[in-house]
Amino acid sequence: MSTSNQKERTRFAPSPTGMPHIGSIWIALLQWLHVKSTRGELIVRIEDTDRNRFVPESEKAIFEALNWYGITHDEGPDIGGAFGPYRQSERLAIYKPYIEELKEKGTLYPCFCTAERLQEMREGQQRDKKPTGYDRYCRSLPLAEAKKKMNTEPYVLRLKMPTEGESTFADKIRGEISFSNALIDDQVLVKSDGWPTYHLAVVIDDHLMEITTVIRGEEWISSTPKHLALYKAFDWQPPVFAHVPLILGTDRSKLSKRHGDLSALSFRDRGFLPEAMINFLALLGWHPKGEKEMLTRQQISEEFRLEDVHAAGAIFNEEKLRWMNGQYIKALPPQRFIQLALPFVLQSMVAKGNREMVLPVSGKKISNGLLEKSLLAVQNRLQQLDETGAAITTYLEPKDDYAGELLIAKKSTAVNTIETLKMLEEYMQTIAESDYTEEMLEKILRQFITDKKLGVGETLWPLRVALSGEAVSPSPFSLASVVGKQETINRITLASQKLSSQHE
RNA sequence: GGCCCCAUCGUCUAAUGGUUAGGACGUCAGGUUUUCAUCCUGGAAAUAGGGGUUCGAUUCCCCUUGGGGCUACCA
Repeated sequence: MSTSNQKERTRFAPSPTGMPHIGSIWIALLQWLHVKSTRGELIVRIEDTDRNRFVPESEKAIFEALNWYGITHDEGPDIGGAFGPYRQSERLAIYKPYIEELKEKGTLYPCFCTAERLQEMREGQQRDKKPTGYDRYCRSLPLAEAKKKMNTEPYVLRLKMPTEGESTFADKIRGEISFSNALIDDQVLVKSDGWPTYHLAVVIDDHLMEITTVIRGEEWISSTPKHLALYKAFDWQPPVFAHVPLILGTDRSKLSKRHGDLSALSFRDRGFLPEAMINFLALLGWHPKGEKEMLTRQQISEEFRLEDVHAAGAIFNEEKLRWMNGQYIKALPPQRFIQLALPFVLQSMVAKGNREMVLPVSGKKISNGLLEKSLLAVQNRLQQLDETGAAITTYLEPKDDYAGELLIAKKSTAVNTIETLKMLEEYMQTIAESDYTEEMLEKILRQFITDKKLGVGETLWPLRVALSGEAVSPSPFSLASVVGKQETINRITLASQKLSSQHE
């Protein structure tokens, strides 16, 4: 298969029927990558011919999602272009003459069958285990009779599919695919309200917008012969088709509501980074040459080839995405991390009813310094940004309602622990304020332990519990460096008193 | 039911006639760490089954099985 260096035009054609889905974004990404690799153009076209399913806010959400994921386009309803309008609902006047052309060519025929008759027909076909599809009842109606009825009865316009031969096309991803024409339905192309269906609009638009490659989900494979019949009827050159697989849920079925919230924007709201999303999504159904998987969007687009995309559907596995997101969070420059994480912290506080940004127990206002230090301390512990709020609580306001016994390290005693805490309390006083960094504290305290011939665990465990109040927490060095000298000493004093009062 | 697509570790995938079938996530076991997380090392883990073609099949062909999609005046 030849890889052309010719500029490609492809389109992202979502229907505004709800919140954009991660599966749609995946396809948009493939389209974007393909266009980038050929220095071509990506067109966004809104496919809104079905007025019944139209959801007004969804178009806005589509662009919001594309923007967040950094999938840029060259033409669309938001930015215009030479081939507009880019909403099918605004193109009715454009479709009209083409519908007339097809009528004249005899490619269309009116059908007066009622919904009831069609339903009965289908049930009968199912019952007799015959192929389902329109039985072409109206196709053989005499022309005169049809014309007369068109004035008095509602009707649709159907495609007069050839009843013999094969429809074959070379799919860019799957190779040759062919269908027996006789089995293909006489698709409705114009609804009784005069609007074209998707099948007609898509062919006219792709032709008029000079689309060179149609990249779409594999659910469209079986309607491709209908589209091909239309290209032939118009005597137009069809585009190249590339049917990409569906992204699957954990049960291997098409992604849907029951697989959880997989709307494109929900990943933003849960604290995934767009760069991690793009990296992860690109690895679904495509693979770089080497073994390196952590790749920038730039690196991916340089290596990407449409024909290398898999034919098999991939399961969307969030575990790996979370891991990858964690890697990207870790790699963030500190100030950038703070900037990104802060909104999530505020959000989680507000969610808990804490609008004043104060510490819940003491009621003290959280200082910016403490907040920033805490954030940086947890940066490499996170897989999603929305975990930040929970992760920093130990730093912001350690628990003091813990049981004194928790301070006692394994194989140690209350008496020893009290003694250790007292030594620590005294020693921490001597450490300069400027040495209260994680690295320095670790160095200094380890030296202290060695010098005093103390046990590492017997010293660090009670220190850590004193600073966190919890059995599981970040290291004492991290904790002490964030809360600072005075608070560290206070916590040790409190711990020592707590244990002493219980063991007098 | 009919038509079409698909098939390598649990998951994402590499290897397109000759490899001890490789990597990543996850998992398990060690190590680092007082704990958790991180990090490091190691292990277990796959060519769905059956026929061909071939000196030789993960790789090419056929059948079976399994999974998926479509089967609307939705896209």
